[in-house]
Amino acid sequence: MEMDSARAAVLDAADELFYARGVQAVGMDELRTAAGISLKRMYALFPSKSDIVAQVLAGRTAVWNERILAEADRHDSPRDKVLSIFDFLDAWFREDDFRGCAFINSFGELGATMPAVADAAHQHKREFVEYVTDLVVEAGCPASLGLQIALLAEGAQTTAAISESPESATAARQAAEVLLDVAARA
Amino acid sequence: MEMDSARAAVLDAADELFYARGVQAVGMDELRTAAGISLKRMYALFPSKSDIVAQVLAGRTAVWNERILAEADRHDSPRDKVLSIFDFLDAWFREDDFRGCAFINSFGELGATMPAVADAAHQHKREFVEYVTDLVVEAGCPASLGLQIALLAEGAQTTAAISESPESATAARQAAEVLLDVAARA
DNA sequence: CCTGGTGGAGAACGTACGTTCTCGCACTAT
DNA sequence: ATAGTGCGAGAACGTACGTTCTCCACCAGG
Repeated sequence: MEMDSARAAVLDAADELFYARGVQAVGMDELRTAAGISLKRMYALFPSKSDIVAQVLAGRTAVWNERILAEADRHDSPRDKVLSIFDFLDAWFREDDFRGCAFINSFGELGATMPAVADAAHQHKREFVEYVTDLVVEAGCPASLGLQIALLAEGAQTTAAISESPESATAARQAAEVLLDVAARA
Repeated sequence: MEMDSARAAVLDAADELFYARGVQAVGMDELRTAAGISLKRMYALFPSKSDIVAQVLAGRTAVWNERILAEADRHDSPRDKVLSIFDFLDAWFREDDFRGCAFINSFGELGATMPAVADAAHQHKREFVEYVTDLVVEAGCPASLGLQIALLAEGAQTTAAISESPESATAARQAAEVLLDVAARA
């Protein structure tokens, strides 16, 4: 196994295990077993566990962005692109291993202890608000609607995770439709 | 120190420390120091750390409910009672030690490992949705609006925590006003 | 004064973690 | 064939945790 695929194996395993059970609940030994490489190799690839956490979160942002953009690409109007966020959320919430937003989870667990985690969450959420804001402005709505719709998306994620039900996605979508309609009419 | 005040001292210290830094980041030794009692006494009062966690979360629900109801009591119409939720959130977000919703944080950290934590979060959030739903129905709106407004409140909490800014409270309030207006008009 | 027991301080224990080290095997180059 | 090198497996190390145990100071009742 050459270097790149070993890195990917570690990051994939870490993403899955950390997301499913929390970072502190997964030891480096379990991680190396899941990744199928030796501890020595793992420490040659990553200086410490916190580096792995940071890179896992970076990967999560990338995947999130890809999925959001892929869903948006299926529509033309900025309004539909905004609403497609909730289609993506609906599909995500229905995945078997869904357990909420990894950034929110890691922030709660490690935000106070690992500044890198707090920063990653901070930046991820800021980028998302900016993305939504750009779209609603394109749709002819005031910029302040961007944050409001982002709040719906955030609330849907935590609620879907804790209540273990995907219904919050459609509720959030309906609310967003109303907000967009009212804002566009003004 | 008699029994009740010792219990309270432990729970107060645990609430503050767990909330500020996460449960796993606080050891029993640090907790007993903060509570000012001996380890032996602490284990006489609580059989294990997870019991303390459970009771801390129970206390959080009680305080949350009190504060929500106290704010609602300052208004007469169900519509204003709903909106007063966001006044409470605004005040809470501005507190120095605000670090998000303790249930969301604990769920991310321990929900997969400690079923009691997942259950506490589940029940707390369900009660809140029911509370909001009852109010919006009283205000003459469809019950489905309850979840939508609850999502705004949830999103505001995580966003305020991660972005370290209280502005999401007023954004959520404005969105809730629009949703209430539209639903009441129909 | 003695005696028995209550409770505080913190040592001790077992475990588990993150990280490093050792050992030995396989493979390459000459 | 052999010396050297790289790497996997996992033992080892230091630390920190949750929990239990030991010891002793203190105090009530006789």
